[in-house]
Amino acid sequence: MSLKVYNVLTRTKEEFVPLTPGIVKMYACGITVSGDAHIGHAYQSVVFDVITRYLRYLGYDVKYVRNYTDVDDKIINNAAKTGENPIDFAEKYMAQTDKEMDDLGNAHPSIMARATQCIDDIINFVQKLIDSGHAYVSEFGDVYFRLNSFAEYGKLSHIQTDKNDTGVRKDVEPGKLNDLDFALWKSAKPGEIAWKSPWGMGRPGWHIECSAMNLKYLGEQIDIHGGGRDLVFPHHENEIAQSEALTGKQFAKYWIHCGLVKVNGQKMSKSLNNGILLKDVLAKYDADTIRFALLRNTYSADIDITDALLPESLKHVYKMYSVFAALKNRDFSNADSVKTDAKIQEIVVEFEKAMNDNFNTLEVIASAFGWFNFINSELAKKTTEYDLQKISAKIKELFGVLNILQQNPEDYINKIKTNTLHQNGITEQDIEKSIAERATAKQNKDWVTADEIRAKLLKNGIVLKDAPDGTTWDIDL
RNA sequence: GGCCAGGUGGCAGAGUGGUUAUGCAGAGGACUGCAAAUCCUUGGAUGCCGGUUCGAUUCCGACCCUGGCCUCCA
Repeated sequence: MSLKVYNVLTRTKEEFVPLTPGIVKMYACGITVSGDAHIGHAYQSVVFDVITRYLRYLGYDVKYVRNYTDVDDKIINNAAKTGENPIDFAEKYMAQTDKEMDDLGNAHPSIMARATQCIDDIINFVQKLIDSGHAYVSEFGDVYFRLNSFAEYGKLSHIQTDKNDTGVRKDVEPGKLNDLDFALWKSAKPGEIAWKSPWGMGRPGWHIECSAMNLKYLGEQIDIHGGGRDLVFPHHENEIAQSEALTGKQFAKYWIHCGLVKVNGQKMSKSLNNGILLKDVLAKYDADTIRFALLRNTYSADIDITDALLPESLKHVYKMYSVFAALKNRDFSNADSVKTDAKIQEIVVEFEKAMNDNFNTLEVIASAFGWFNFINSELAKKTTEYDLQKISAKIKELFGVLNILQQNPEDYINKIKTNTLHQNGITEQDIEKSIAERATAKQNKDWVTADEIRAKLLKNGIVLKDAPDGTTWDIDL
């Protein structure tokens, strides 16, 4: 059973074989910090976080590089609006985004690269492309990639340069020899942030930084290059052109792209301005819930963030933690270890089968519903032959790859309960008092009063559970 | 116009050349004073037309429809 990944370059699912046995070099395009991170950034970052974690689970030594684009037109424009220095502006959003990525439960990449920290590498890269005839300096001090110098252009996106409107027109970027050529280096307008280069003061074009950072941190060839699907053209196509023109070698072996985010069925984009900000989601939901929502989807498919998605996810996560918590008070010392181990083995096989199939986290979660159903059905019996504690420990371990369910169950449940009580404006004391009143009513077989009390609590989001040994309460999610 | 994805049960959404997706919702049952939770059981689907095949939702072709990219975007 081996890992298979869908390679966008070949449009097929291929067996994953890294360039160097045991080692994986992966690069995923990060964020242009021109403002708040949105849920699409969260989706992409979680997808590649989980890919990294699973590759490590399989025993690979993974070097994962992500980047921040911390200088570009939009950053300069947005900073100018508030009168901020673009460097400070970018710094502020990088710090904020770092924090949000932590809060989301993403592990830190091996290296967080930044465009402005690689200016020398970028200049070197561009100079080499000029020297080899793949790039040229315009009369205005801009440097462009000579697209027709790279015969394989379009092999990733299947774009046909003679049939598509590719590139920015010459009247928008004067000095270009061909509409298709794209900027490697942009000359600075007066007063604009700029670095010294052989072609005058300026700054890097968007695409070149990723090629330069890859070369700097990972080398000429990498195993996996990823990003959102919207980057396939032109960004990744241009990266291939730059990098392969420079080295003459295949740049990335596997190209992995995650789908895009839709909001209630509509495409989310900067131009439509219907973005859901990550900070707003984090203010309302915990990392487990958000990750569950994002990973209960095929990563390569678009994900629709409907109004129901996160509330539903919270419900599932809360229930799973509740099952874990319910095991604490049970004794499994008489369990059959052979049966228990067989069940654990079955679960591991299901997990790896799903993940090996192109990181199918959706199937992992579908399987997990079965695992929890199994635990519940055993719990419903008077006695069980399975050590459910041991089984749940394995489930928790496997969910570590998704970085979900890793908290102490009681802590998680209490946190959600506290938040919900606070939101609903009711205290634990109120609830206990109502339960006591209802107990009296129940003793007197005054069902009308008992039911009234229960209905009133339900209105406040509290559900009661009568058991032989008394009544308990829970939040009604 | 070019490139690419997809059309599945009430809704969302997978895999699969012949056998269960899964979740939510629904129905019946156990439990309960009645409920809730949980458990057990259960109904219901593969856009349209051809073809390949013993057999197709799954492969091939045509058609209809939806969405994305081709301009900054994860």
